Amino acid sequence: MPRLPADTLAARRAEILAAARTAFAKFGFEGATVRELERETGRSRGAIFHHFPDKEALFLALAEQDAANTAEVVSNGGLIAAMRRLPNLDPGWLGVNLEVARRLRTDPTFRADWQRRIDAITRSAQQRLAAGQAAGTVREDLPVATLVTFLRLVYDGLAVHLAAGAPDPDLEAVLDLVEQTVRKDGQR
Amino acid sequence: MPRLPADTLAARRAEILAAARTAFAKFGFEGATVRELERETGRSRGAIFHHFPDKEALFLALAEQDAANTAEVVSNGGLIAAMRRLPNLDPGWLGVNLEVARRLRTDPTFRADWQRRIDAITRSAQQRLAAGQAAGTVREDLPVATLVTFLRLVYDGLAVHLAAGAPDPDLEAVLDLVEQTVRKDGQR
Amino acid sequence: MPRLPADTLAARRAEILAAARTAFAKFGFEGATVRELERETGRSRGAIFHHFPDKEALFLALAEQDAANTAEVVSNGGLIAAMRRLPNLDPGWLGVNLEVARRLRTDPTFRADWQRRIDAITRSAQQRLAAGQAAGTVREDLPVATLVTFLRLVYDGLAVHLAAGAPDPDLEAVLDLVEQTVRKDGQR
Amino acid sequence: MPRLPADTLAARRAEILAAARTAFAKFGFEGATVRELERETGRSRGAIFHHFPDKEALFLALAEQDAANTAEVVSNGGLIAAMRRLPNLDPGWLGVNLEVARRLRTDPTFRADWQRRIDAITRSAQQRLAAGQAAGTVREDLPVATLVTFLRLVYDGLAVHLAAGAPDPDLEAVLDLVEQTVRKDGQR
DNA sequence: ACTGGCGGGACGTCCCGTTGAT
DNA sequence: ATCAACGGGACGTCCCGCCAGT
Repeated sequence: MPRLPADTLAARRAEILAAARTAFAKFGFEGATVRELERETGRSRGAIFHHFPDKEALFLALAEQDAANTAEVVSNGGLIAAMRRLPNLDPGWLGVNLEVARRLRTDPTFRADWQRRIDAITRSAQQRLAAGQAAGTVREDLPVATLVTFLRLVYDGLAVHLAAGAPDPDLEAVLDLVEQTVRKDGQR
Repeated sequence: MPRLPADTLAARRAEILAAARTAFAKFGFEGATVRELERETGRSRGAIFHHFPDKEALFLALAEQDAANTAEVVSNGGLIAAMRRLPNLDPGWLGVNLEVARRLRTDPTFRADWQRRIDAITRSAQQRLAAGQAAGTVREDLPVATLVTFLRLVYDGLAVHLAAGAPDPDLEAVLDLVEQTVRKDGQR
Repeated sequence: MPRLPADTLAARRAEILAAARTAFAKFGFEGATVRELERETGRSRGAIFHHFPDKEALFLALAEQDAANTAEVVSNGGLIAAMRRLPNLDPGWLGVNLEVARRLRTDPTFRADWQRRIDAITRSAQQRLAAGQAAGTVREDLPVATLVTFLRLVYDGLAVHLAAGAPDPDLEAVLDLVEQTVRKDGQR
Repeated sequence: MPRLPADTLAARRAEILAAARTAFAKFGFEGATVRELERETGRSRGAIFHHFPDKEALFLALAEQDAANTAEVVSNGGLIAAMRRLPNLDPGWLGVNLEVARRLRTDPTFRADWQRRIDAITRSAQQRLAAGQAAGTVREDLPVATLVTFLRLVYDGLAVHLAAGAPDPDLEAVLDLVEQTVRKDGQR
């Protein structure tokens, strides 16, 4: 095939990404064999690796999509909003998230790159909380850094729970508890 | 063949397990090749597979050790005590536990087996909290189930954070915050 | 499509051939990937395969160029003149000719085709030597066939040496020796 | 299978080497696919790469065998004796020889390693010729270095010819000519 | 005339687990 | 109980050539 219009190409790329997400979520990075990627994308090795230099690049592209999404939600609605969104997400998204965490451990290059994204999200959350303190909605007896760390802990824990497939009936109540914990007027 | 006394045999098994833990922590499940396990254990392929049917069994045996340890700590000191213990553990191994999470999603057999361990820990935590409520140290405006879910979320989130290698200076403050959140007289 | 004038087309073909020669010389036949040929020719996959059915054809076309050149040199100046020319050629390409030797062993079709070219060179050399005998400059105690075989052996040996990159300071002296060996009045 | 006696292992290794020689001779280094090596050796990938770290090592082991053989023949009987031996050799031997020459070009590491062997053979040939000069059987009007270069050229040329499968009826006569060329009393 | 997306098939490597031999 | 020789499969990569499209 010849030079295709840019949007067609982008669509093709997106298709492959979506299918790869499913595969990575189901089997993990190592477990998602190229053969499996072929099956899931419906395209050949040649096609896949025409669009991405290798499996790693495919994975990183997915991780970046996720990070960007999360960053936007956090920036718009804060970390708790991001938590409330988690259960409604494509379970594949969570699985890939899990894979990211796993790879952070063993791949220092990836870790360095990833840290920038985490930092961006953290900063964004801090700004929101500081603004909340100024507006009198967020408790002021603790530094925002501590509150953000707390929220990130809960966020990641929730992501793991959902990724592991645990259906949590208490979820709403727990998120309410978390929210109260950071509010100024959190009642008991 | 020189059937060894049962305790020697158990010791051998334990040696292999310990070495395997190191290897898994360093390289992850898939990254810890059998060759690496040989190097780390100082024993040959045959010896390893004599004591464990396959790599997976080795991994699960380790995961079970962990689950048992955690269960004991939770039973003695509660989930928050378990959290305070986490930073002292090998972060590499904490990361490996993420492999468990993925397996939970995709392997129903494993999930059923593992759920029993989680349930045990959950139940134990619930009992402690209920006792706390009776003793007037734990808030009573929320069901213990909600509190336990909350604590488990934080626990898992903390494990992920530590596994990812993020050194968190706020950690103590955050754990204090978590503790206050479940206490009856949590001050602001 | 804009069918180009025949000479433009031939020039394009020649360009590709020249670039391919460079690539083959640098990396050998198998080492010169089509991607590398693209890079070196500055043309796309499609363009290359538009002019040549496959990589093999490209290679053989180059080999035939060489054979023709050599045939002409031999015809004009004899095998020893051809030897004296060898050091000025691209050693890389000389090495690639070793690929021809292997192909000769294992591909009977190719061998039959190639033999014609060798025969032409051999015949031409024989004629020159016979003429030399008639003129009294070439020794007559041995049949020309033997002398030609001798010279071809040295020629090929020299090609291998140069291809292997051995810079031989003795070269001139050796070629003088070879020349004396076939001359009538070869002095000691 | 367990630890085998050393000689059994050596025999196994030798079997693999012999079969690999055939494959390399027929298809060249790159052309001798691992699948082909499996077929020819009658052993599995696992077995082959248990004895040799990779294809390269297998090839180098063969090349070293050849170099050692040649070195011994040259050391005992000189380069011309080595030439006379060439036509009687396993054609595979020659094919591998050809592959060595091809790889000298593109692999500098291999080249450096190989040069030592060539030097050893060259030195050995020089000593023989010097001794011949002292004994009055080798011509003294040319330095031994030149004579050795000459002989090596012919040797390599002959190897290529035979490897290419050219049946040379003149061979004996040519070798006689070569021998006369280096003898003191070479008659015309 | 030329492009490049793509198929699909090996490639060499390596890995896990079996098994016969100590 | 332990060892290592081995089978055999699958891995990610990459390569060549086709052909639909410009």
